[in-house]
Amino acid sequence: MPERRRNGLPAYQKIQRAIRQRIEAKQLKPGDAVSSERELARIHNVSLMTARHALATLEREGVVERRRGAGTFVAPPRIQFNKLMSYTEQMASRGLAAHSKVISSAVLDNEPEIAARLSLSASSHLFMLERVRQAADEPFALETCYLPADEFPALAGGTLERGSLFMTLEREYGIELAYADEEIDSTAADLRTAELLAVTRGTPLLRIRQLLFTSKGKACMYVVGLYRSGRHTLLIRRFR
Amino acid sequence: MPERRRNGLPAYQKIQRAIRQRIEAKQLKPGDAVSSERELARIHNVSLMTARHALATLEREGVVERRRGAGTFVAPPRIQFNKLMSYTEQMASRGLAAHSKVISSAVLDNEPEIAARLSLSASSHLFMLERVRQAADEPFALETCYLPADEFPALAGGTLERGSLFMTLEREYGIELAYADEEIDSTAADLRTAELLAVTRGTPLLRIRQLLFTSKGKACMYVVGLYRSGRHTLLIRRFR
DNA sequence: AAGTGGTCTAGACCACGGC
DNA sequence: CCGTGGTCTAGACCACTTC
Repeated sequence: MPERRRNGLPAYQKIQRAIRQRIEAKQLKPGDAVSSERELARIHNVSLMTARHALATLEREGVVERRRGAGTFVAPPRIQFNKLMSYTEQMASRGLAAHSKVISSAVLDNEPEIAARLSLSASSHLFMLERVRQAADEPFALETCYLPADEFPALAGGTLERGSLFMTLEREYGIELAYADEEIDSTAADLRTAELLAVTRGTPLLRIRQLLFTSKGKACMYVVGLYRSGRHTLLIRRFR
Repeated sequence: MPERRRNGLPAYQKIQRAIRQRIEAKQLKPGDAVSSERELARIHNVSLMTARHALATLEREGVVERRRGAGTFVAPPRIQFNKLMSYTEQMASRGLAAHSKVISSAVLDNEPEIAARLSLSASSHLFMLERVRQAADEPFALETCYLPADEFPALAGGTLERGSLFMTLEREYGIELAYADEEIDSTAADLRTAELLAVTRGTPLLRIRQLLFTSKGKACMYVVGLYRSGRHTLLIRRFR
C-alpha cells in the first residue's frame, strides 16, 4: 500500500511538479515524450487513474500534449496570450525593468460612473492613482487606477513608486486576482495626456478600460490605460 | 453489470448531454443545483468516477460550477468573451442583421509581408477582399482580408456580398477555424479610409490585425480591420 | 504485436459546507 | 451531522498509433 500524502500535496500534483521541474531544467524539451501513464504510475507508486489525472490536468494547462496511441509530449513554449499581468510582470517577462512615475493620487468621492463599475454606491470614496509608464526612458502609457478607498486604507499613505500595485494587493491584502474584463477602443490624445506622453494633441491612442475581479468574482479595481500607438500592441488569442 | 455503451457515445458524454439538454430546455436555470455525482452515478447506472468525469469536464467548459461541500450548479450564461466570431455571427448574437459592401477584390502577387504571415512564399498569389461593414446604414469598419488564392479558387469568382466568408470557408472548403492571433493598436485614418468610413482624416481608429488558424494549426487567412472608435469596442477577458 | 491514451468499475477515505 | 466534491486504488477492456 502506498503511503498516503502527508506533506500536504496530493499525489497527482507531486507528479505534475516533477514533470514541470524536468521541463524547466531543460531535461525535457518541447516535443519530447513524457513518461507514459503506466510508467508514471509505477515510478510514483500510484494507481493508473492518479497518473492519468496528473497528465490530463497538465494537458489542460497547456504544459503537455497527449496523442492517443502515441504518447504524451512536452507542449511548445507557452505564449502568454490572454494573460492578466501587471506592468511589472509584463516588463519582466521581456527582460526589462519596469519604470513608472506617479503623476497624481487622491481620494475622490464624486465619480459615480467609476463607483458603479466597482459595484459601489455613487459617492463612495475612491483611491485614484495616475501613473506614466516608461520604457527606455520614454513614456508610452498613462494609467489611472481606481480602488475602493475603504478597503485599501494603506494605499493612500503608501509609496507605490517602486512596488507593483498587483503585488501590494496580493501580498498585503491577500487579494487573489482572477481575471479582468477589458474594453478596448481608440481615442485621440487630449492636451494633458499629450503632454504627459510627449505626443501631439490628437494622436491616436489605444484605450484599455480594465475591470479586475478577485477569485471570488468581486470587482476590486478599475484601470483606464492610454497607450501610445506604435509603442504598444495588444496581443490576443481568440478561440472558436 | 451495467450494459456498456453500444450507441457509440461514452457514458460520461451521455450524462453531459442529458444535463445540457435540461439547461437548454430551461428546466435548469443558472444557479440551480445539478444532480450530485452520487445521484448521477445511480441514475445513469455508472460508477462514481464516471459521473465525476462528466461533471468535471462540464465545469471545464464553463457549463457548471462545482463547490466542494456544497454541490454542482448551473453556471451563469456564458459571456462570449474571447470568442472568434465572424462579423455575421457577431451581429446575429446582438439580434442585428449584417450588412457589408465589397469595395474591391483582386488577386495580388507582390505582398511579401502578408504572404509571410500566411507562411507562403513571397510572391504567392493572394486573394484580397476589401469590405466596409455597416450597422444601421452607417459604416463602422473597413476590413481587408487575404487568403491563399490557390487554395480557394472559387472565391475570386464567387459572390461574397451576402454569404459570410467564415461560412464559405467552413462549408465549401471544409476548413475548421480554430483560433486567431490578433494584434491590436491604434492608428489614424488616412485619406482613403476616412472617406470610406465617413470620418475626417486623422481620426483615431482601432486597428486589429488578425491571423486565423485552422484546427490543424495552419494559418489560413489574414485580416486587417480598421474600426471607428465609439462605434466599436473590443471586449476581452484575461485570466491570471 | 506492443505500447499508448480513453473509458470504466466498485469501492475507499478525506476535507469542506451548511444545517 | 450528513451530503458534497476531491483524491485514490487496482484492476479491466477498448481504440488507436507505431513498428
